[in-house]
Amino acid sequence: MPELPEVEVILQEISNNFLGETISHIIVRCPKLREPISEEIYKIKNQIILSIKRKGKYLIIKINNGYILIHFGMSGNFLIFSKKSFFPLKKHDHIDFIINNKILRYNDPRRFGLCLWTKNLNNKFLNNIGLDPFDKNFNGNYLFIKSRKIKKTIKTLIMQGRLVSGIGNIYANEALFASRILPNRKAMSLTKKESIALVFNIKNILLKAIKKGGTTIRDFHKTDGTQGGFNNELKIYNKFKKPCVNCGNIIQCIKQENRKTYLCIHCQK
DNA sequence: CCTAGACCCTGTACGC
DNA sequence: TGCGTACAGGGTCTAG
Repeated sequence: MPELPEVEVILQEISNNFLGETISHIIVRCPKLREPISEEIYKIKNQIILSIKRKGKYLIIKINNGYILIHFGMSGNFLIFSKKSFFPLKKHDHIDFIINNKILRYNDPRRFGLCLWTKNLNNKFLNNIGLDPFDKNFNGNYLFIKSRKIKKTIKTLIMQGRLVSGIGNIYANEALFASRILPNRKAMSLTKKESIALVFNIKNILLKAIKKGGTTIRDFHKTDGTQGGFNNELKIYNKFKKPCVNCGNIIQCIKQENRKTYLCIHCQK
């Protein structure tokens, strides 16, 4: 569920609720995430939340003695609720952070997420990831220069390359469609003009999605909670066999890196 | 080095 | 109703 925009919304919600507060306790019910949660996590007890930032889809929570690093994987989710309210445990409620009079609860069915304490940000998770898409240094010129010798496809590059972090399958599809670039083009084949357009559309689409609001935290009042605010804005993702919004031709679907890629061979070149 | 593919895990949707 | 299969918003590791 959490795309970069939802992680951004989660960041804002956590900031509003917990900035400056002390983490009094943490309960780990299931430590088996992408990396097993180690005993080190208990170092966050009695620490104050000083700042919260995001890099790609990673959440970086600064506390007195280091950082808490959070990633939501495919299915991770945070809920915030008052300690006084009755909130029964659900399946896959792996972690509770008890902060002041509230509980921040981490739920993750597929357990591809991540939660760890780290002394500094010099670790294998953050060291090799690219610029955040909103970083000023992520511009058309940067993408053009950096992609000159890259033989993999442009979609693969923006999704998992080391150049830029946090662009998921949905937004990779959407940004390439908006830029009229075929996702299976070799990265090195992009012109400078196309690179500029692609970077513009990545930033633009992510920004729009953030404004629409992720639903991960806010939805905990609702019962369904599956519809993301941006779902209605999607132009090509999940539109297999449907007419292209620009030209009416049928959207095709291929597989790249085991992920679905949607394309309009008429609009995208 | 680079790239494609397998893999981690559970829930859901769909065909038979 | 029940069972088997494919697939899902991510990232990492490894084989070639």
